[in-house]
Amino acid sequence: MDTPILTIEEREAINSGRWFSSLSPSLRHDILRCAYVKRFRDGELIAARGDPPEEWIACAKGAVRVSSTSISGKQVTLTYVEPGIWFGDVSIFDGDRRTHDSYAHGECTILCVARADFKKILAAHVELYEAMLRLHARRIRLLFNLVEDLNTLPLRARLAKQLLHLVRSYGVPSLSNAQEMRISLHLAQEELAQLLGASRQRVNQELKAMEREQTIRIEPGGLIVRNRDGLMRIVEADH
Amino acid sequence: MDTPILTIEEREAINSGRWFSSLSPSLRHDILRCAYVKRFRDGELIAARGDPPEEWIACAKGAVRVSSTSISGKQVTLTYVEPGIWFGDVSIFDGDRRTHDSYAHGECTILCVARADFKKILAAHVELYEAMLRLHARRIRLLFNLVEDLNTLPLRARLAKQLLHLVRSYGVPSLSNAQEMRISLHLAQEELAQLLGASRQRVNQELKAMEREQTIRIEPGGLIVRNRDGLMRIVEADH
DNA sequence: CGCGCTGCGTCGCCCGCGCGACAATGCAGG
DNA sequence: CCTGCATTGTCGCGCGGGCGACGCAGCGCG
Repeated sequence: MDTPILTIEEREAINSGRWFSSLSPSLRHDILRCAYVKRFRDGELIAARGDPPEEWIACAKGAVRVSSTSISGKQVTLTYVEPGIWFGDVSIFDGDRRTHDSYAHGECTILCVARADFKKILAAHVELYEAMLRLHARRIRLLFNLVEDLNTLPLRARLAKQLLHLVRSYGVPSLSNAQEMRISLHLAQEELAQLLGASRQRVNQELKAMEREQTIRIEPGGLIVRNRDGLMRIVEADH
Repeated sequence: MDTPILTIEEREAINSGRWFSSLSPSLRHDILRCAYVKRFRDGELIAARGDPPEEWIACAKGAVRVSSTSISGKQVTLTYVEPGIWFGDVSIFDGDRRTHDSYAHGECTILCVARADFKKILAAHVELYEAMLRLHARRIRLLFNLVEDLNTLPLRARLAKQLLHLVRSYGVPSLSNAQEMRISLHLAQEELAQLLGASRQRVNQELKAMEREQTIRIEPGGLIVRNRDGLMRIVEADH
């Protein structure tokens, strides 16, 4: 499972992450010097809720599904971590247990920094404190938005918003039409439903409605967004 | 509105905050040296969503309602900040606009540190970096829980959970019976509903049900929790 | 003292959404 | 090629919860 080397694309993904690339070269160097690679196959468990925190993690290839199972057994997905994004730091800082399960979604490569090494780097670079605080600030803002959306928006609007997020993170130009964007992260409708905290049937129904309205297309191998403005209008219109 | 001096109780509230009291004396001293006091009457706006971030704030007396108004005009309350708790730091760190409106709930005293002063203190005390990261970690955990609850729990269970929180933060022993706890923060049912993202009528209905089941008592001047275990059982039972 | 205002208690209606069920499609492996 | 097993597409039922409506306290104020 462990191999020491990143492929060119994986290295590229890490280096072009918006947050990571904002760090100074020497800091980036120190982080990468301590980091080691792990590879996972589709569906493998990367870390479980309740585990003691051992490492700080970045996704280098594929996607990491961050989710949890409620007492009732219902699976809820918080997010899919895209290449270039770091996570798992919350429990490093407060020393408490992991908050979520994380699973490899498809072939997946991650970069890890051991807790102790991370602390050492932190001690050597005040810059990293600032950067971690910015990272946390961003995450808190996203969570604030999520809470507000869950409290106010109907499923249709939340779905539209989620599709816009997915296009931003995973969008590639569609083969058939350059105006259109394909979401390269392939999510089964069941998985999309868990990401929205909704039922599969309901999500299917809304997707079909959007397809009829020419806003998206449902293709094997990925959703195609035909009309981003259409999605944005749904978000606004639905109050 | 500004007066330089805290009352004894206000000073006490600040110093006994769990987070603040974990800081070193010299750091606490430096923070308090830069801090100034503001007092507000019930309902006054302390800061608005979208404002540029000017200060870091602690509640010293009363409570601060942190809420936002969705596009549809619906008010949603994120939390009530109790004495001893600091907030407003997210926008200080990323330099972006405020995420929420905050209002004085009842007579309210707050302590403020100007953004620039805060940055200076930060530069002088690495300890504060660590402490802010712990603070953020805690907040992110709370938000994770909130998101999960919104996705999985019915109103009844969320209400029970919220009441348990309120008892922890604002509980005082009931006059009539030492076993019982009164929630000293007086919330109108409408306000409680906004805190839960639910309708006033629905909240009333569940409160009445809990009263019939001998779990709580509804009194003018505050809810009384008769049976904490009863509330906990509701949270679990409702899957 | 009566008036209005604000917050509580309750009904009834309707809609959004979860959920079971089942057909249809598609894809992998014997 | 035929046979599973997984995913998608659709119904229909039932319920949780939003929302308007209205009566009923308490309470400050003219």
